[in-house]
Amino acid sequence: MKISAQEEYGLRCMIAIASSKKDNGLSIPEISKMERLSEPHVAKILSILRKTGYIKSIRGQGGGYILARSPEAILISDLLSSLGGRVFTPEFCDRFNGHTEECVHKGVCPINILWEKIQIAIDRALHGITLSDIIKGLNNAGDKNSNQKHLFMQNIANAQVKR
Amino acid sequence: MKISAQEEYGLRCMIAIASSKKDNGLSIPEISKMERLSEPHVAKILSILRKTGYIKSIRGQGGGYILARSPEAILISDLLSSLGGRVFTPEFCDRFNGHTEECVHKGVCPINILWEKIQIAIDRALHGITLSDIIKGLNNAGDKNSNQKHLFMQNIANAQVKR
DNA sequence: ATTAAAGTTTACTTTTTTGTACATTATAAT
DNA sequence: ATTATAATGTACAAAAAAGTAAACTTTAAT
Repeated sequence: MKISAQEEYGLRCMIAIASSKKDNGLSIPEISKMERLSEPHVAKILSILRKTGYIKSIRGQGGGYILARSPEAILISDLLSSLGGRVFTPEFCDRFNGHTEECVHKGVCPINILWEKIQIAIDRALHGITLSDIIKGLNNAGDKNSNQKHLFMQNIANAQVKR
Repeated sequence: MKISAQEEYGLRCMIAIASSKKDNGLSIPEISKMERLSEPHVAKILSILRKTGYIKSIRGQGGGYILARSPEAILISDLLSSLGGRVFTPEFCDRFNGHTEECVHKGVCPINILWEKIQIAIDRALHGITLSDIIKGLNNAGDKNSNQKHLFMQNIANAQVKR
């Protein structure tokens, strides 16, 4: 199980846009420079994020991209699902069925149950974490240069228990 | 995040081999029929499993594949890592770094920390589960036809708390 | 009105993953 | 020894994911 490029870069772009202070948002050239990705590549990623409703575009000169909703209303788990799918879905059994219409393991399927177990664990780990939490965590952790990772983790954990 | 074909089919083949009662193991043609996969495809999957040390082959007529170790000694988490990699590894930052040598987010990287959080959750969910647990769970759940899934889950959970 | 800077769309290329084909090697049974 | 059945290795083909290129549309500034 790996993270796909789309999940990784999609999330980075969301964080960049959410962190921006500008009113008319971040442009493709700006994000391209910040993240060191080619402009067409950024354009492609942002088009996915726009079509899935996470960002809005402002066209014309001086335009760019802004969040479609407040960062508090954007769950990381939703965002990741949109960018890279889920480990387990009810339709899972239609995916890997070799050379037959219906999966051979219909009925009690130990593997299916394993994937569901993993999915539940992931959902629990991400439960309640919003884009806002990531941004805040980043800001707080940036203050001092010691224990940054631990601080960030704490911030996230604190945000989660409140929900 | 999705399960790769290699993880899915690799695990299925391991379960098939581990469940077999035969002394000289299961052959490629047999697994091919059981799982409805082409013989070359099964051959490829088994070659990976053999090279990573999970199964041993018995060549020549009447040959096949058997587990390289007892199913109690095969952790599902290890098996899955071998087949499909891990969500988070210490070398993660070398993977997605756009057009530069070193990732732009060196230092406090919120995404990195998220992936690690997910990895920890997955490891915890699979902790202690062995191939043997899956086989036993399957056998027990097969007894009655009601509540099969719940029974299977229970079996796995019981196996885990003992460790 | 024209221009420049931005997003949008479509098509393409490259790379990785997935799956196939077939010739080769090994061994048990005859 | 020969044959049948099985694994092994190498090369190839197809599909999916990742990334690039370029023509087109929109809008603010001049």
